[in-house]
Amino acid sequence: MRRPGTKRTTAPVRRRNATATRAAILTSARQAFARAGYDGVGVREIAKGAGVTAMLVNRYFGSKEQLFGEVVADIMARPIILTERTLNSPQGGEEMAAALVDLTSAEGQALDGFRIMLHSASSPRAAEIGRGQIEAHYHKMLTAALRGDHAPQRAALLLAFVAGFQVMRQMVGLSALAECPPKVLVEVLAPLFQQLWTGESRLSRPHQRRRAPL
Amino acid sequence: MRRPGTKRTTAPVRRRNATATRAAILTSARQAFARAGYDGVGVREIAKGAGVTAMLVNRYFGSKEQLFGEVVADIMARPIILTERTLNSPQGGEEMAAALVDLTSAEGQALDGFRIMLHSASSPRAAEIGRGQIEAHYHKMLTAALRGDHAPQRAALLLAFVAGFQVMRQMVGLSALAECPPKVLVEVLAPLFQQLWTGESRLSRPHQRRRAPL
DNA sequence: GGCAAAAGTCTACGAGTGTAGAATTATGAG
DNA sequence: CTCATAATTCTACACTCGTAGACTTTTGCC
Repeated sequence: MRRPGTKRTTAPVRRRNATATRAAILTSARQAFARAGYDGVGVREIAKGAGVTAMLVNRYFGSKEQLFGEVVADIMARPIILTERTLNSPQGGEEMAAALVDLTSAEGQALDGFRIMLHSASSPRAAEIGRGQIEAHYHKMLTAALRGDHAPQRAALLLAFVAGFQVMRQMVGLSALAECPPKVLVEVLAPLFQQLWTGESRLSRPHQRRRAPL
Repeated sequence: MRRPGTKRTTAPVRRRNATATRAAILTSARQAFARAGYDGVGVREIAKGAGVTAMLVNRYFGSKEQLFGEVVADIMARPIILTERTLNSPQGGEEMAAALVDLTSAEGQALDGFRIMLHSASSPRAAEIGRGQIEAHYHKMLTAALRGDHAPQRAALLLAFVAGFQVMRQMVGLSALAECPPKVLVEVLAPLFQQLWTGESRLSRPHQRRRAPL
């Protein structure tokens, strides 16, 4: 079925290559999980996307669950919104908001990490894997970067807002968010994120906030 | 197997009653969908929760999808967080925050509506049903209640934050949110919600915000 | 008490799932 | 060219899913 044609150029079909095949499966799995979640996609479909048969998936990754774990770990390993620069910036909140709006405007796979998580939250096992990764990467980094009271809670709320925004804009597709010019969204979101970032809330009535003795 | 015993007192097992059985199935389905999402639960499981067999579910509701539609419509018909009082209050944002924290602290079925939506977002069909209900009920009401610029966007963001908070606290189970005293969460959340509610952002640098003429 | 109709259950089917083990094919070294 | 071996596929199994049709049990009415 596959005729030789050109002999040494980059082959149109992948020649037998374990690492390349593994990578292809991983990519296909990431896209598939992002689209339909852990339960919504079958191993055969993932394999088809990588140009192999279903059994090879299990041969390389052991099981569907382990494959999912590798996909999540792989995608969360490289920070997207939380870059080194943002984490050390005093305006980190505003930068987060801008990046979030930007990344949810395009159709790229940039935020696949959260999307996979959200789409797979129905599977208890997948949710557990996701929580571990989120706490280990995003939440830990964010908490360390924040100053002031309740840093862990504020970090978690920042992540929650990222998730909620993505849910409503990309998954549910609320028209007020999906069909809104990015500029407006940033304008509204930035002060909120920045407020969580700095921990200052000069708005409502004064609380009895006891500052840490330090 | 069931001996008569007392003859006319309220029977321990439900006697044959179509409306009661229908209601029982609906309740069981709501709980099941909230726990595991549309794909995560089977008709047999829902039926078991109602004390009937799987076939009766389809007999009453036609199909699993129609059952899901009825559950979502039923649960979104009655407002939970967005009560009449909150919608007309100047401190609506703070009240929303308090109600949200309160409702995600208990294990009640109060916020099942959103939970079902979030857990079922992986099924395209279920997500579509959910979007329609959210836009028709929550978003419409909220937008009408808000004053100031970008009311639809702010309403959508309020909903997004509710969803994100619930995702991270109940589904992912981020420990910083799940194991945090409610008082602290309200303290941090209230100013944010209130800021979205009023549309004023006194924090960051002054924008060129043009107010509506009026 | 008898009986039609409602209420509910039993059995089964076809499709889809994840995955284990055997069989097959291409690859690279001698 | 030869051939061991890694890379890949084929076949099959046990399971769950949603649901259709036939069957059995209870209920209210005369």
